[in-house]
Amino acid sequence: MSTTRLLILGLVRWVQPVHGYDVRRELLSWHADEWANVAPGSIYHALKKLAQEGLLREVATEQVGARPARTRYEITEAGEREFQTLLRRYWWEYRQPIDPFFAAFAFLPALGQREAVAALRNRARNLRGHAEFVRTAIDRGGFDGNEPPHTFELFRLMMARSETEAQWCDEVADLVAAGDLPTDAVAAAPRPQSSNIQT
Amino acid sequence: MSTTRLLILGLVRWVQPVHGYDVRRELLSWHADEWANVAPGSIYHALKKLAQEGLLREVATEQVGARPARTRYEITEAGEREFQTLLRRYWWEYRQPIDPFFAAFAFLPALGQREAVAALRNRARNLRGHAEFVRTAIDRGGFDGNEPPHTFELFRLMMARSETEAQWCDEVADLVAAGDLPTDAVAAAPRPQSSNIQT
DNA sequence: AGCGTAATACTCAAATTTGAATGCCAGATG
DNA sequence: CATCTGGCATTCAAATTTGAGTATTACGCT
Repeated sequence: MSTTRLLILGLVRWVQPVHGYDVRRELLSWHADEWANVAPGSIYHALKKLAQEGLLREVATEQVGARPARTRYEITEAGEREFQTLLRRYWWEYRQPIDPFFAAFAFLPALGQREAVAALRNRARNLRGHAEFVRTAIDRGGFDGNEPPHTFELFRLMMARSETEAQWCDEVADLVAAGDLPTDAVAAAPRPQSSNIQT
Repeated sequence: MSTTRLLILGLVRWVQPVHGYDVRRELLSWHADEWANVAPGSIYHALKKLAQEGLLREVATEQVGARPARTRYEITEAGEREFQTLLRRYWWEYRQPIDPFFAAFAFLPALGQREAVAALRNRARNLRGHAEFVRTAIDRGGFDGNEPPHTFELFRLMMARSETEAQWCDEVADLVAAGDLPTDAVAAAPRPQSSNIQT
């Protein structure tokens, strides 16, 4: 299930009463656009949906000049309960994130050996660059300094992941360079019958 | 953008002519349900959409008894070009995957210290368990043996990630246990003004 | 032969997500 | 003081995703 519900519910709870734009501002300041669905539409949709379900309450709608009116929300009793439930679900259940690179890698054989090696090395560079960027940002006390300390741990996790993955990329690049993995497939091979779907 | 397009296009290209159910079968055999959107509806939708865009072509519709007719698809010239484009995009562009746990962790302060530590340790266990499961499955030559070798590298990546993340969980659990990270927040603190949104 | 379970194959309404588009206001620039 | 840029605040149609639902056949078991 979607992460957006938890994010919006939790954020409203945290900074209430808030309106959509502020929610988005806050989420972007968390760099949440890199790891969650925070397109404007998603936020406004979630806000309305949650209100409609009685988990949020419209508190006020202000208007400045002729700009679109802002609707501020706050969390309700029911919302608080739902938040606790969702929070626990995501803390206790493990689900692998959806990673677009997996899909790409599955089609390694469709790529040329040269390009595969180059792309993997490039990816390793990107990943290390990303890690380095996060590291220096942390070290130099970037991030305006208002962030609660657990935010840094989140960044540390990103760094650790990036480094692990970078190393994997280099190892696989070596394998591909050595010709140990299939590349340059021209035509499709006949595939064996795959196994069944279990309900 | 969605990974499903690439996955379906590539799979049809690989095993054509195929029908939806087979595509799903194959994807599940790759355990793709763990890292991509492969609900039945997604697959049939993508198939129809791609056909409508002229990237796939309906090749035949067979019928066995009174069961729903199967429509087999194959890739077109245009589809092949699109596949190459998408493949390259995903190989060369780095995008962080969307991870539901990040959202959960962002609300660490809303959790009790006790529970946070327990959940983190539990997550570490889960992650190590997952890694171990994959490892033994590989070692014992699980996975029916028809998988191309690069599939194993994908599993190795999953393992490496799981281990990295498990270690992080333990470290953070220690920090939380030591009281170095905020937990048990009761009320919301007033937040400072966050920065602006750049277009 | 009859029964239950599982596999086959897809549909559809509902929910979610995207991101371009809209339009206003404030401050800087020339 | 006219214009341009960029921040504010949301809407909306279109695209995607979900997953339960439908209905048929194959297979093993008693």
